Amino acid sequence: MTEEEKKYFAEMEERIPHGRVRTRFAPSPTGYMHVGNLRTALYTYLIAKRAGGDFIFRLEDTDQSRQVEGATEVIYKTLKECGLKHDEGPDVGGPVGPYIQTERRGIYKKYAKMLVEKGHAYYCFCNKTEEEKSPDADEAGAESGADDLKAAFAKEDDPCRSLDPAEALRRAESGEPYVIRQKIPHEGTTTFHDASYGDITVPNDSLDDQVLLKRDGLPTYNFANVVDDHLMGITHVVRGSEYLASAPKYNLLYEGFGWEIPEYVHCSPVMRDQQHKMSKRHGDPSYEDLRDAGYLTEAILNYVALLGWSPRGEIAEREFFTLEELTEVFDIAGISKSPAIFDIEKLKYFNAQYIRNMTPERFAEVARPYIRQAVRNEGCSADKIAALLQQRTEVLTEIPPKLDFFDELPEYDAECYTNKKSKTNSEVSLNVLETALGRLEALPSWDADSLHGLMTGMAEEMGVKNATVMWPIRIAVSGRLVTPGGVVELCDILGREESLRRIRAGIEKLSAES
RNA sequence: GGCCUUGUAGUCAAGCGGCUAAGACGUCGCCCUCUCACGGCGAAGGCCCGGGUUCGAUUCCCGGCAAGGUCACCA
Repeated sequence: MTEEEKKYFAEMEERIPHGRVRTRFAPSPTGYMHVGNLRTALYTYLIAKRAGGDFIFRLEDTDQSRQVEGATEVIYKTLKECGLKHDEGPDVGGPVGPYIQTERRGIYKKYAKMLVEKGHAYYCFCNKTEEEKSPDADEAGAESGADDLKAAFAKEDDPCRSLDPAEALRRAESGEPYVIRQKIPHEGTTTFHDASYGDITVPNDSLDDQVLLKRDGLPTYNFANVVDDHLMGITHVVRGSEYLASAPKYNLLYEGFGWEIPEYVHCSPVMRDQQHKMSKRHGDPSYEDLRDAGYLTEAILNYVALLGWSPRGEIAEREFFTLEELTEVFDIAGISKSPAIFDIEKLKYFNAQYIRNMTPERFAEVARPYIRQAVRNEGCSADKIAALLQQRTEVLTEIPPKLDFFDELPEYDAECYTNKKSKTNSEVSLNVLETALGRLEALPSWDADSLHGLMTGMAEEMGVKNATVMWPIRIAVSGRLVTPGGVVELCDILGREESLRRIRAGIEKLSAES
């Protein structure tokens, strides 16, 4: 190692913050923030914030072939909307930047070489790109398949592993293409610790000499992770359980470098069903999809938090938490080891709860665009409609279909006037509508209270239950069996003129009937 | 196939050697009620299987079984 290199490494070490919890969310820019990603980001954020630490954003873009246009924007937008504010990252800077891996290219190469010098990695000149593709099990037959598989995974020693180091170095420096591989011991076992899975031990001979530095000079995911996490002072590595299998190799890397091993926190996957993870491929919703489908950010976050984590102790039964509250109660011990199936029905429940707990003003605000999608007539008060809707809405997008009778009276069947529970039929309904029409025309003030008084008074006079009066009028005024809100509200919103017009139409329909 | 992990009702889940095995969603029933919804009350439904250890196992151990992950110059 040259003096210059020593100085470089020392400087890198000096930048590392110590003495505080630091976590990082490190997505690759594939342009899709699925629910599992969001949950990982949330937990990562919470672990840092619970401890008063730093939440760092790092972009893992070392795969030049998988860049997706606009992908990082989607991620930034999601994090921002959810309130998962990062303390350091490509956009806000920080003490251990750059925070984009392709901008750290030179760093990895230096560290990879350091590892070679330390004897934990080696240059490999094999041209294996083609043969080394992962074997496809699906093309193998049932019988011979097992043998093929066995052969495909058979472990052979890489000839370059035993090359003379000086010779290998000379070849590499002469410009011959190479990759750098990790030198895994053949003997023994490696144990690593995970905060939720505990200690996991694997035999070293089940580990392969993975590539650390690719032919193009960029690091592989696994290597970049270790180097960056160390150089950025990450104390808790939170990630999906699909990386569990590579954790032993990480430990060997940390040990090879002589670095302190961070706390691992692996999270089980969010599933679509018993055997499939949520995925873009299968059309499972991303955070944005859910938003567009009418779910509130707070509800999504709350639900997702509980998918794989649950509060313990006195708050074990509690299930409603704001982000703020989560940062106070979140603990790693509550993270579940088994996969959780995403249940849209339960999300719906959370969404409904959040909607009901909004102030009427706030709900009117978020509901207005959806209301106006269906109700163009400005004469119908969006606020009044919102008031009817708040207790009847689980998801925002279900609002417009409920309102389709406001602008125009739909076609409906005279059968609708017959309802057993309300004790109505065509005859009774016609009588009610005719009586009501006259009285409503004479009603001095057209408001909910007056309307209610008029109708209940009518029922009393006629010696029938309220429903007998209200059912027919509601049908006449809406043309629908099911409406959000009762007649009184509907008439109030529709206004005198329109309500009376519709009642007259109802009378006409029933008269034609008999 | 090797290695690793997981396994409490349809779903999310408490539980951490002794309980009638919490709670929530969903489902069903009843009440409230001008329809629907909200709200209230109630019901059905579970420890993957087989051995151990123990006075006693959902809980500890072993073995099955099932599911998932991983074995890329992708992340």
